[in-house]
Order: sequence, then structure tokens, then C-alpha cells
Amino acid sequence: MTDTLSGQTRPLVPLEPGHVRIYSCGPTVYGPAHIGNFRSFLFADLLVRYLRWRGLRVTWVMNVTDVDDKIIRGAAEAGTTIEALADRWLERFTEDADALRMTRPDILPRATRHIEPMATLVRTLLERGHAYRTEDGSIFFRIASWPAYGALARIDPDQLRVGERVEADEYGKGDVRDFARWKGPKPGEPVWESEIGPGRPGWHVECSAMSMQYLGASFDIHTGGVDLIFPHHEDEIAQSEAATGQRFVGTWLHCAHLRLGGAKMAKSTGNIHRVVELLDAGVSARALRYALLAVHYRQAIDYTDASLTAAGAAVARLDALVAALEAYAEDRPDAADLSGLLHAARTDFVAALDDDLNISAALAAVFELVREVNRRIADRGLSTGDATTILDFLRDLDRVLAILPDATESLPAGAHALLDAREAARMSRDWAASDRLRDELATLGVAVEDTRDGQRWRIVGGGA
RNA sequence: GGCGACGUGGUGAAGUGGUUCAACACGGAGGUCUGCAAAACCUCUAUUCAGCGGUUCGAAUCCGCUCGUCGCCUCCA
Repeated sequence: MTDTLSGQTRPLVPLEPGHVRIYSCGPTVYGPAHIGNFRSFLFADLLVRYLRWRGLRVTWVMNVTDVDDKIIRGAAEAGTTIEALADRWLERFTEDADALRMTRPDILPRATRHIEPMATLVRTLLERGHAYRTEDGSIFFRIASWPAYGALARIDPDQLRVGERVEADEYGKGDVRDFARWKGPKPGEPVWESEIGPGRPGWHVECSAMSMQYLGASFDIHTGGVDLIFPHHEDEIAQSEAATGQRFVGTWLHCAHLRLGGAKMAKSTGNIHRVVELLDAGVSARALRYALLAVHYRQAIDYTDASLTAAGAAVARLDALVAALEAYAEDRPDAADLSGLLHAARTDFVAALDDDLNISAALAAVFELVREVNRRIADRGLSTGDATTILDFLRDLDRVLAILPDATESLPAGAHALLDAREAARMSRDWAASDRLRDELATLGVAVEDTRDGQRWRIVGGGA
């Protein structure tokens, strides 16, 4: 894996053999996440799925930021509490994540429920002289006290354009580049009483406190988008290591941006798409997952209608093969070289993902197998048992990819009767009726194809 | 102004010194199969890897310069 801090690509060696601890920066629940956010979550999902598929135990923590300026503002505007607002959008996040087949993190800690560990962390920083208190009760991290500051982002603190980042209300800071750990009480803002006085936590401190609470002072992998490298992750390192004296994270993984219209997809720019809106517009969730996942994580993706169409076509190609294998029946001996073929595909798949999660090469291995299997289906060169073996093999790989149709995918109401009627019409060579029934099924989203194994169907378009 | 990433066919994209290295996917053209269709398969679709110069027996792959695109330095996945 390629570590942002060292800039090196090196083997992942978990602190505890066989157990990988991963922390991912999650959503701020002040509104629906956009698909650019989900790109980074799905990249972490791929990582987690792959490590587990490889037999490693994984503990995956993803934070939920449920208190910040935007949530406070949003709640005030909506005339509700920050709790209610966060609940609402966290629910939406979960729905979107499920639709995209994202693995549920083992723990989804919410910031407002971890005030105590944050306060304790800040107190330690105060005691060690890495933080200081200002007149309004806020507490800042003193960058000058941490010489390694800037190492992750390869930034020289002296070179920052400091003039542009001074916030109007932050008088009293010792240095304008120091960042807030704890924000003093203000009218109209939620306040927590804590061992360091009243106030609310700053953003960076929540990830440090919660990651260390669940994963320990040192853990293996921390993920996020490249835009979090500075200052968010830089600050996390500084305050965590200043507090514990231990190395915070073994490997930093950052995924590149999803772009739309040549620019990074971002709420502030307005060039965003949201998951439910795309699904409501008829986009297939699996195609969307494929589009967000099929490019290497350190490579920017340009999101376009064409990219989504191409992803849909690639997924349909897999669907067609699965349908063909499920329908396939041929009474003949098992193919002698099948296990060798599958073994080779698996070897290529593993080699690709072992290499810094090279998903493109892994998919290439899958599609090479797809072509070969299609060839053999056309040649009737497989036994019925072979077809089952291949299906099992593909479903096993799909524990990593999660793009195949559900095994339980079911027909829409009424489709069964239409299929039976069409089968009967075909038996009596009534082509007109057969074609009419095929059209009817198409309007239900069921594609019917005629093969030597009889007619077979698959669900097309939106939905699953 | 500082720091960094990237530039491969019609499109997306792997490949980071030689041996089928120009994968794979999408799209396009032709063909096979089929009652028709769909799917699938076969053939073709980059003598070339932004441009220029250099290193080398040999470079898309290393070095330098130029041009271009994007990102971070501010909330941000």
C-alpha cells in the first residue's frame, strides 16, 4: 500500500499479526452525502472487503461528525435540534451506503457521544504544553511545539498563506496557524460541560479521540480523501502523537477526487450528484458502485454520463454471464482444465489487489475469465457441474467486488405468468405471440433471451 | 506566491527499462450463431504512449526543459 506520510509503497504489516485496524473519516451529517464522498467510503469498503477475503481480521471504524458549524446552522434554520438533524441525515447516509453495498463499519462513533475522551485528550495536551487556552474559553494546539508539523502534507508551516486563514472570531491565538481543539461557549451554540470547561469540540480532535478509543494509540490504517491531508490529518497526527508519545498511524491512504465538469465534486462548488437522486433517475446502484470503484484509488475519476453508461454496460456483461451459467445444462464430463483456469484467474486477481489495490488489473483478470467462460458456453464445452463451479468462483470474488446481481433477485409481479405463456407459445412456434410477450416483459424490466438451454431472463436497468 | 499529482487509442484505463508491453472495459465497423431479437463469440479499431532534448545496446517506462490539466495551502471525502 502507498503511504502518504512516507511516500512509499510497502507491504502492510499489522501491529497485531492477522488483525488490521482501520479508521476512515466518515460523513458530516448536515445533509446528504454526494457521490464524491462515497467514492472515498467505497474505496475503504474495497480495502476492508479485500483484507477480510484474504483471511485477515479487520476492525473498521468510521466516525460520524454530528456537531460542527454547518450542523448548528442547519438545525437553527430548520428550527430543530442538532441531534434531530444529525439523526435524519445519518439515516439517509446509511440508506445510501446500503444501496451502494458498502460494508457496515464495525463501529460508527458519533462525536457528541464521545465528548469525554476528547476533553481528556485536550487536557493532556494542555498539561504537556502543546495547547493553550484563550480568553473566550477556546483551546488551541500550539504548532510551534510540534516540530514534525507539516510532514504528512509536505508543507512548511512558515510558507502557509496565513493571511487567508485567519477567522474573525479567533482573537487571542498565539499564532494564526494554531488550530482549535475546543471551542468556548457561545450564545446559540450547544455547550458541553467537561473537565476542561464548557464548550464544544473542534473537528480535528474528534477523529483523534475516537480512533484511539476504539483502535488504540497506534493503529494500522487511516483513510480519507486527499483533501483531508491538510490540515485535518496533519492536525490529527500532531495532537495524537503529542498526547501519547506514540506513532499514531502506520499507513495513511488517501483517495483522489471524483470530478465533475473538470473540477472536484464539492458541495461548495455545487457540482454534485447524490445517490438517491441518481437511483430515482433510473441509475443502477451496481453500475454506480462500479463507476466509483473501478478506477485506482489514487487516480482522479471524471464522472460523466458516459462513464456511468460504460459502467452499466460492464455490469450487464457480468449479469449476462451469471444468467447464462444459471441456465446452463449440458450432460457431459467436467472440463479437465477448469480448475487450472480458475486458479490462474484467482492468482491474477490477488496479485493485482495485493499491489496497492490495483482494481483495474483485478477487473481485467475477471473479464478475461468472463470471455473464456462465454466461449466455452457457446461451444457447450462445460458440464452442468462446471457451470456451478464457475458461479461459485465468481460469487467468491464478488465478496470483494460486490457488483454481481443478488442470488435472490426476483421477478416483478406477473412476470412469471408471462414467461410461462411465452414458453408455451414458443413450443407451438407461435412467434408473433412470443415476440409480443417478450415486449411485455421488457416493459417490466425483464430481458428475455432464447438459448439452447431454453429462454432465460435477467433484470435490466435500474433497481438492483 | 509555496507545495504536489497527472498528461497512454474514439472514450475510460492498466502497464513504470527489453522477452505477445501497449491489458481490461465502453463505443464503432464487419462476420458467425438465431424464426426474429438479445446475449455471446471471431476479426478489425494506438508502429504508438503531451512536445522537445538527454541517458542507455534498448524507454510509454529514467533525467531535464516546455506546454497543458487538476489538487492542497480555507469548510471539504
